[in-house]
Amino acid sequence: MKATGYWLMKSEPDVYSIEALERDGTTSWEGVRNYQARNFLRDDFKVGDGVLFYHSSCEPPGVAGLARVSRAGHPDPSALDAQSPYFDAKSRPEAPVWITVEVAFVARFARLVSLDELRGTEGLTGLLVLKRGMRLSVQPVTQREYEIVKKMGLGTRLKGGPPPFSSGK
DNA sequence: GCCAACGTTGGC
DNA sequence: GCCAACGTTGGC
Repeated sequence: MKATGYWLMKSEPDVYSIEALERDGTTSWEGVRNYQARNFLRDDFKVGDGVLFYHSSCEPPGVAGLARVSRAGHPDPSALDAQSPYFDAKSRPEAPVWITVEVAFVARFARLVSLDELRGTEGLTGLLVLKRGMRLSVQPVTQREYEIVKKMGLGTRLKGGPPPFSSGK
């Protein structure tokens, strides 16, 4: 898998949702404890990269909005915090194992672009999230895939409703 | 709640 | 270094 400047990031909405990100503006994406995902965060995430914010373990799962990377990879403090559920004794201040990035809110989709919908869309068949057994919580997507999903999510505005896209900047 | 798929751990 | 056991993820 190769870095593309565009990502899909999974979050359980019960834990942290796109609504929470809209409220907070930015968030530190802590708690990733998978080496492959860690390597992406550490090596490939760049400020400005586009993020599809994916809601997992919910009904229905799907892309709920957009974010962008606002701070590149740096040591994940939650790994060093004995009180944190993400604490990991392997990680030490002088030799941090886990990495976090900061992401900023960009847009909340007016309607979730569901996993079913992704699956049925031409041009998205290569999405890793559609692959069986793919559990990576941080996945590269292509620019083209990002744009397709973005269009689907932002194009669902109800007539007369408020614009779903409030650009962060 | 089930369970397939996957990653990690630890005995050997 | 192998691999069985175990824990987790996440759609269904």
